[in-house]
Amino acid sequence: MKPEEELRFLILGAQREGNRLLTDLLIPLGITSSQAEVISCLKAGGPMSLNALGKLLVCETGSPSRLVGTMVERGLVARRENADDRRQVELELTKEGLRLAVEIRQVEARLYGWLGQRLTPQEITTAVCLLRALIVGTAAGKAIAQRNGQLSHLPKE
Amino acid sequence: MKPEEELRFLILGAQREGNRLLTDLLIPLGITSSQAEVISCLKAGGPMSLNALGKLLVCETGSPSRLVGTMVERGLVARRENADDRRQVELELTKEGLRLAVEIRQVEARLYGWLGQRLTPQEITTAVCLLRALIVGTAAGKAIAQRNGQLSHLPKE
DNA sequence: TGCCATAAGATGACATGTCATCTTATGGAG
DNA sequence: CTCCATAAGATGACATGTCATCTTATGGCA
Repeated sequence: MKPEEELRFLILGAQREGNRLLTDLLIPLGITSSQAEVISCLKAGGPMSLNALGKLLVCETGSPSRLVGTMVERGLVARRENADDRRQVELELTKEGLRLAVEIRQVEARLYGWLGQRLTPQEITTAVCLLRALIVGTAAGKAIAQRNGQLSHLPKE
Repeated sequence: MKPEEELRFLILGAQREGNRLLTDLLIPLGITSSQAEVISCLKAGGPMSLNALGKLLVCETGSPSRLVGTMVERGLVARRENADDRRQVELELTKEGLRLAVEIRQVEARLYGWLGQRLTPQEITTAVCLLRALIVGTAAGKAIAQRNGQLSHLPKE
């Protein structure tokens, strides 16, 4: 198998295995991994429009209408009209959503522990550099870069 | 952002971006990336049961019944009873499936070219080693290992 | 002021990953 | 030989990624 081919499948496999693990860890919370990502984004970035959320999610292309829709149904997110621009909706975590945000942090810590058992800190750094080079300039790359900088100079859109 | 967290999102992002690219490249062929993977597996490993195919696909957990089902509907794969064990179905590429297998090879070459533009051969090797360490022992890891060895000592199940 | 290109979302359609459940076939224990 | 645990698939249910399309709201331009 060509190295490029193996890398392609390893990336697919790593994503799948990681997601399965995360899914399992989230079962007690009753949410999916995608829902957890939405909650984390809203927790970190505060209320924002669906459009802005979509740019933070590594999933997107197309707005996450339906994903957010099921979360509104379940009382995790509140959807409210933006008075300044009635095309937009403002999304905000409910109390239940905020509560889950705390538990999600703990689940993520366990996921990172799993990662840390398999790779040394040095190896993780190396892998980060390589994968950054791989997706630099793409939508996913921008989403991650934006989330990286988010702590310092809060959401821009 | 913690390095582990960034790595997690980079893996997700790399998978998504790569899949989007592959999806685009496959549009002229009228198939999805999952369908292309099935065709590649059947081309490389010859006729096999649904169960065996599932172990080669990096996607699995649960047999790819439905995925293969749509491919049978479209005349890409033939499904036929196994006389020795009537629980099993034997899957085989149709002529159309075989024709597509050739085109898929070319599409994959373009995908690997994309990869090669972003990472040097040395970097690809490094990334392969790191990701291998990450998923060793998992179902996905085994699927990839089996596909790697497939060329030398053909399918075992 | 009125019209239109464009943006933000919602929604329907399709394929698939994942899980639970159901059917049928096998193969071994008794 | 009979019964049952187990294996292989099929299928229904649910959530989501992705695309196309539709509605509504904005904002700029004639």
